[in-house]
Amino acid sequence: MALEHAILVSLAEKASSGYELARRFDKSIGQFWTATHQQVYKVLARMEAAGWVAGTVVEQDGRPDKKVYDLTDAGRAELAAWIAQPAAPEVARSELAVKIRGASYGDPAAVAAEVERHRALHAERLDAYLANEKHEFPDSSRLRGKRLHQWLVLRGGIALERNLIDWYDDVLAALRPSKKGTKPRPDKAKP
Amino acid sequence: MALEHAILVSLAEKASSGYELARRFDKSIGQFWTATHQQVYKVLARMEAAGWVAGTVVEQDGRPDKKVYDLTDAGRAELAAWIAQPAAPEVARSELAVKIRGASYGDPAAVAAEVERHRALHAERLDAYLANEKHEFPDSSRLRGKRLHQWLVLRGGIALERNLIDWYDDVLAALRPSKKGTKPRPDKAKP
DNA sequence: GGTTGCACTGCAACTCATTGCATAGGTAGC
DNA sequence: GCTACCTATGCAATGAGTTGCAGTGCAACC
Repeated sequence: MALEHAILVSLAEKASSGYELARRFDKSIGQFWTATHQQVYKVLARMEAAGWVAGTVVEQDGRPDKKVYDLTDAGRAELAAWIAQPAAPEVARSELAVKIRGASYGDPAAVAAEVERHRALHAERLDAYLANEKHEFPDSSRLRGKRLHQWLVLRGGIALERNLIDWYDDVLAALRPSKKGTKPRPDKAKP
Repeated sequence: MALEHAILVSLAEKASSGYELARRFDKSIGQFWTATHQQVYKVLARMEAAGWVAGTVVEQDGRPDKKVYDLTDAGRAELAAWIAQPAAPEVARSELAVKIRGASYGDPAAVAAEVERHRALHAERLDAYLANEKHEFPDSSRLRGKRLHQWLVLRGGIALERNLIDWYDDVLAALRPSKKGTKPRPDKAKP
């Protein structure tokens, strides 16, 4: 019920083509909302029909034409109205968590390996977020308005990844057949 | 792609009716996978057709009959096979985060109020989890097998809620027009 | 000259999930 | 007797999202 609105936010920040939006959803906004390009195109068409956005075909040099969408006044009004409405509670969905819970009905070692794989994945994502923060928000204490809000969400993503990684470490420590005297978990030194 | 398998795990722990499963999904498993009763009934029917589960009608005293499902050997095999497969990466989806990011295009004060509401909601959920842990896993250091895995997932839920609450607090501190000298996280004394 | 890969748009078919409604018996309060 | 709520199951319609395919055009590599 909210891809429309995620797109509205993204377009409010910068007018873009469907393709650019889809790429953007792999990064910034994508932390807390994802979409494939097919989904984006479909929704954009619906939004244009509803008059929330207006598309203009832009010819490019050495590349296919693109259709750049921008917010209309109706779109801006819709966005403001949506923001004022109560938000749906978070819905966590973790296939891996279900597998951990059911590990005894399968191969616990395989589950552990899978946890490790996900840990690496999220460590990578965390690094990307941190690099992004350093690059985009070097002086975070002075942020205000739009930029502050963007940074806050990025901070949320960073916290989320860190939390996940810590949990994975706990799970691994518990799942691995630990010998006696083994430390529960080495230190997690991350600035 | 995995409600089937979440149900398999749940049934492996305890044979249940659709209704009981749906209720269970509000609690334990529901931390990382949710489903409405309609969804559960539909999927159960499909699973029975596939031979993964077998249902038996049980007459009850003073209550409607219920149909209790249990795993078949095929279901157990399917579950083990699924657990061995790589899990899809987590997909975070937070409407509230999108609203925070777009706060400047609407009413930031309304967004702050919404964040506060969600904070209370998650604080409540955290309390429920902690109570559940105390009650169900009083001696967590000795857990093994099934029980250990259940506990690990519960710990994940607890960590997730805590992390979320902390983030909400940060967001509130930043969103509220804080006067100089105000402590980062004051208690709520704002209309 | 052929392949690979990226930028760009989109349709079609499908699955997954939600919302709303229907039914039916039991318990409990007023 | 009426109302309201709980257990219990399910259908129908709709919406949200994924997967697979299809096509154009340009650039670079070998």
